[in-house]
Amino acid sequence: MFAASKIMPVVTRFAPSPTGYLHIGGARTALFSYLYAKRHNGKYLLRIEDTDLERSTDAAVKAIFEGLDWLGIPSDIEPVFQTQRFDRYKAVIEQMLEDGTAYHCYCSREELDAMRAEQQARKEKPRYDGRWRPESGKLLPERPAGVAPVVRFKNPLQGEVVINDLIKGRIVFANEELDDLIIARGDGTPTYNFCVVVDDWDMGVTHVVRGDDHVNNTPRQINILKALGATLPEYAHVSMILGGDGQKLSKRHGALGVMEYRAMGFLPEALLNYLVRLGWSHGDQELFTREEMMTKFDFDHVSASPARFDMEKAWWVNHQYLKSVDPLLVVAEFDWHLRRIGVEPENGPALTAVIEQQRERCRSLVEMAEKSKFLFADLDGYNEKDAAKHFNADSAVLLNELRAQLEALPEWTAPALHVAVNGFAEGKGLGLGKIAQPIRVAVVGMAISPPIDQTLFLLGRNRTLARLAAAVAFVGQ
RNA sequence: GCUCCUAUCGUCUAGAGGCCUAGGACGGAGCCCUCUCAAGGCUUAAACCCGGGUUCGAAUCCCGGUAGGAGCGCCA
Repeated sequence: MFAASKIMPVVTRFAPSPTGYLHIGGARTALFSYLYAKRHNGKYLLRIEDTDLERSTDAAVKAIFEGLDWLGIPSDIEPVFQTQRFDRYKAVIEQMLEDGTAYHCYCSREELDAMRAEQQARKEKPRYDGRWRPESGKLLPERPAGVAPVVRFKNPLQGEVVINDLIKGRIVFANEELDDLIIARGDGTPTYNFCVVVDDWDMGVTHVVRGDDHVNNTPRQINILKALGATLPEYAHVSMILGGDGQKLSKRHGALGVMEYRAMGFLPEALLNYLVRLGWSHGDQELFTREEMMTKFDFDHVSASPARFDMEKAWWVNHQYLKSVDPLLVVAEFDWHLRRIGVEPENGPALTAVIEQQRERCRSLVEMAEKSKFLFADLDGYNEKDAAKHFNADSAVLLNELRAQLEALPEWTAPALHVAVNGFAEGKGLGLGKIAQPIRVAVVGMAISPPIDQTLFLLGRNRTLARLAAAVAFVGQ
């Protein structure tokens, strides 16, 4: 068995149900599955678990694809949809009925509810009591007329199921704890635990990576797999991600779709890096390229306990990426954010140049877009505090004088501007700050920007001169 | 209630019985640098849930508490 799992190529899958967007926990599960497969030269597959016709939506399917696509976690095959495999499930169920590993149960929902209520009143774990389970010599109840029966799996009564979880270690369940779960509804449609088993089997999945809320389903699934005569996969149950406050994430409480992290200004690679380190570690290393993740990721170093999502650290990781990645790789996202705040990227300097100047001082692309807006569009006015501090009669004179000098500058380059502005300050016997800050407010609208020579260079001659003039006029009023 | 899981600085974590005077990172505090904001450099505070064992020796192994969490659907 060990030998078999060693030679068999690794196949993992991510199997979300399309009832909402791709959330952060799902993204991490997908990432772990993907990385593990890549690490072992295996395949990573995507499967959409849409058997709940009531809750599944096309919009959610699209949102999941979009999220995975933005993050860059591609499936090695066309995604599988469970709703397209109903014939297969039906055939397996028929076979099980024939083999006697499954049986019809005619209990009504009311009957089941009453059973559960009684058990809970007796402080027992609620479970199906097996009244329709055929046993040799047992007399089954009379079939009620007009009831479409469900199909239940005949779970073993004795013994135990042992899981050697790659993350949590050995977990043992007694079969006595497990009841006969429904594998097909009254209308004949299959249920989740059954579909998962058949799909993983058919798709040749060797490693099941999923949230640890599925741990309790695993022994039932293993029993079905055994009844089917299938090879058992390995399991890796990943703990959940909590909100920054330690509370469970939910739609009402801080759960965000992956695309919202894009809107907040994350780079996909950075989000991936933060996510991979949330639970997994490789010594003291914090930053990993995609290639490093793919060669180093393993389940031995995945923590079994839940982790909080720390926005501050996520921003730090994002900043590290912004600072170090080739600006060319940031352009597309930056462009997207600029347009999002109504800025036309064509109306200004090359985005790579802007990125190079701004990335040191921006943790997010939203911040970068906002701080760079002045390079592409007219000023909305001056920041009041900054204007009050740096605009006065003296600085207006200086700005006016400087404007004339810059107008005469033969070459509009950063080094030339550096010499011009520094020389101007020196000539006046002033520290650079005395002149740089008023310039900033005049051309940026506030007292924050990249180094003044770079700022003016990026802004260009025309805009710089016009804004200096406008500032002088503004102070004159 | 029953079953299962988890437990190292505020947070993410290193740690596979002696290398631990418990390391790194984020965040915090302080200092330096500085045309702003940053970035960078240096310094600093901060943790093994509790109690029993096992052992010459336990953050690490075992047991028991405690606390958190998950599951117990004709949902996935």
